[in-house]
Amino acid sequence: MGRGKIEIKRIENANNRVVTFSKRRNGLVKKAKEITVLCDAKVALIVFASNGKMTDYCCPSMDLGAMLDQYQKLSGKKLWDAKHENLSNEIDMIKKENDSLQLELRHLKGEDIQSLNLKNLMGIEHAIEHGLDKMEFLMTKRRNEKMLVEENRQVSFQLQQQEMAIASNARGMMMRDQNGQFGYRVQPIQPNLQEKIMSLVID
Amino acid sequence: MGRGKIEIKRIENANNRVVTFSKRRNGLVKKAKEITVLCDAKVALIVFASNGKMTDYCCPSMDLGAMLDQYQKLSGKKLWDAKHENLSNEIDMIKKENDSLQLELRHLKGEDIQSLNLKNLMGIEHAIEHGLDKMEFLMTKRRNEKMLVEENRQVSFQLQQQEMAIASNARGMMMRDQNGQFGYRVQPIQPNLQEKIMSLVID
DNA sequence: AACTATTTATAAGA
DNA sequence: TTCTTATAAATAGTT
Repeated sequence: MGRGKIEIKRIENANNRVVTFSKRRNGLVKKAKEITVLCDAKVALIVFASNGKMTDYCCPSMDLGAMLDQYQKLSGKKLWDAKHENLSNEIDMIKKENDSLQLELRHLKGEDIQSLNLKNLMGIEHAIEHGLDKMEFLMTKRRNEKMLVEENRQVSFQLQQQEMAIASNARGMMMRDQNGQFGYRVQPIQPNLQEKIMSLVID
Repeated sequence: MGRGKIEIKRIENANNRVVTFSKRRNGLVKKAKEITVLCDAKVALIVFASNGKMTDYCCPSMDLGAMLDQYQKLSGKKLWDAKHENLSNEIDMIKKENDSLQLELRHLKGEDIQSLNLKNLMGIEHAIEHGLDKMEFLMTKRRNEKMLVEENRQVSFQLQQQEMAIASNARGMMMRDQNGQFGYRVQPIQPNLQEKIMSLVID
């Protein structure tokens, strides 16, 4: 229907193809609407252009979901049962993984270990001991860090006290050594603690 | 397009309506096929007559399921009902549980523990130590059971030896005590082992 | 995006 | 339903 008759085969000229698509798609949707109104029909139409753009029409009297339910009932074809099955399978797989994690967890907690052989038991025992080591290492490290903070606080306090003492008792008579430092020195409470912590920080 | 122009509104004459439906439905499907071929388009079409009969067309290059997947992606509308969503939700939940199990597992193995506070660390440490106790208890028990079997074997062997000795050295002169038992007694190698094991068996 | 010559779809009739 | 046919509608090629 046009200036010339055309064969129904792919339009090779890309521009013509796009233009024709646009015209015919509009025609198709118009026809779908018309038959809906004229004949009490229910129509669902989905069109994808070759560039991926989508157009759809669904009669106002029924939504697409309901149309597709009906389609499945009447055609016997399954549209999403397969998907449901896939999801169910995925659930089964994850549940299995879950179970094995739970079992491993129970084993590490010393539960359900009756059925394990010596090799497994020793493997788990090794994992547990390794974990214990790491935990105690971390806790020691934290304790030491805390002590360092506390010591710094005390040292700062002492320093402040001494400076105040100097300021009040020897006003105008401050003594400095050759390096320009105050002559008083503060003794750390645990002299080697910082070195110990430094070695712990290398984790 | 016909002998006379018509208004686009419901055809009141039932017979005309049915006839028109049939003609226009054929036309619609034909147009759908044509645009598919001419323009590389993907088309899905479902038509229900008012009497319930269904006609459908789907382009050969994509099945209806795939079309609808694409439709959902592009439109954002969900076609699959609650069932599907429930399954998805279940998957999410199990995955979350899975993650937390994995984390707990790593914690028990002393991994990813930097972020834990002292209370958590001590809780985990307690769980680990408890597990370790149980494992060592079990392994001790097994060792002792093995020893018991070994001792039984040895005792049986000694018994057999002694019986042979009696049979050959004192043939015809077997002595029995008042209870009808042989006068010889066998000493267990570790007299208290069985009691120790009995207490272990109460798990 | 409009125009228009032609083809195609189809309404009414048989 | 199907065929026929006059006419309306869609659209291919063009501007």
